[in-house]
Amino acid sequence: MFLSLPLRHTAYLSSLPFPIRFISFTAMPKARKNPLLQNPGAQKIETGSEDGGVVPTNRVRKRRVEMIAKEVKIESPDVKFLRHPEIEDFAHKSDTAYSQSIQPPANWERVIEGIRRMRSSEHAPVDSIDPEEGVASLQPKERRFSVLVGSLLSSQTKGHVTHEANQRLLEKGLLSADTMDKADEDTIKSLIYPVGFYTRKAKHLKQVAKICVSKYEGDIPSTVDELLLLPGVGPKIAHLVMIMAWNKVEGICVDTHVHRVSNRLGWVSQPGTKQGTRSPEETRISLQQWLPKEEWVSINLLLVGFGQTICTPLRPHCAKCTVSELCPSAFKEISSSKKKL
DNA sequence: GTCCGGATTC
DNA sequence: GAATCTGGAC
Repeated sequence: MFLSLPLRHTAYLSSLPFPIRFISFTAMPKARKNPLLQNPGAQKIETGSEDGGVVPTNRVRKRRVEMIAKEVKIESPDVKFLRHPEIEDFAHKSDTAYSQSIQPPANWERVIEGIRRMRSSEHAPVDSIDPEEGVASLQPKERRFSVLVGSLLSSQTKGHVTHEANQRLLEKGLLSADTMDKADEDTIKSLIYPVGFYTRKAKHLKQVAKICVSKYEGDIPSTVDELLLLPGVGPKIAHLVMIMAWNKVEGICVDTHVHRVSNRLGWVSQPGTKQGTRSPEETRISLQQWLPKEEWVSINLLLVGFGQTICTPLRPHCAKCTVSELCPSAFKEISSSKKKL
């Protein structure tokens, strides 16, 4: 018997006589293989939530799997942890760092308070979009589906463009898994134009709708792990949908703004080093290790708006920033040629 | 790493 | 002309 445990709070147990081979840490990028897909006979077992959403050590993971195995009467399970090569090193260092204790960065509360004040005085593009507009009349199932659709459309796309595309889908009655499943792909494509990557997204929307109809009775998946199995859904979208659609906080929604700003502030690092994180996923793990869970939802909008208006990718407006004295990166990016972080 | 992608900004 | 837009798949 072969057991494995993904990063988050779900363990999968094969009911088949042969071992399941899959990569654990389904919340990590690219590690998307899941026994529920590879082995239709696999059994899914909930193990409860992680402690504060931090990365548990392998020892903790192994104990959980063994406890589950005992409950379902499997003697001496062979517990292995297979990691995606890309995150092997990072995950190992994360485990080590977690077993020590992560100290929050100095003055982080003052920084958040300062950013909050800047955000209330200066309007950001993200503030002018009401994701609930027009969908309030929808049934819960359709409202959740529309959240998923809107999130899928949002990548590399301005907020208002995403919003308008979603409104067009709403007018055509396509914001339900059932109708989206039946809709013509070219129709969807023309309705969502000009959102970024519209050809791929139209294809993904059709595929997602079909999965929602066939496996979730027209609803959307309710766990991070299962959301990650949907085509076009990665970590950023999965965590956003968990918060917006299910009102559950299982992780921080880290997009390009949260990633960039967190690194400039020196809030995140590769475990055991002073180097910044290399991907939004690394940033998510690093942030979750010290940021109190009460802040996990609000930090996204806070840093997105801040990143759109002041802490911009190119030529950040450090002179207008009231927390520049607390920022290790303030005034350090040369406006001419080479970019630093 | 490259591709998807038109609109917008500098 | 280059970079970016609340990324993800290959």
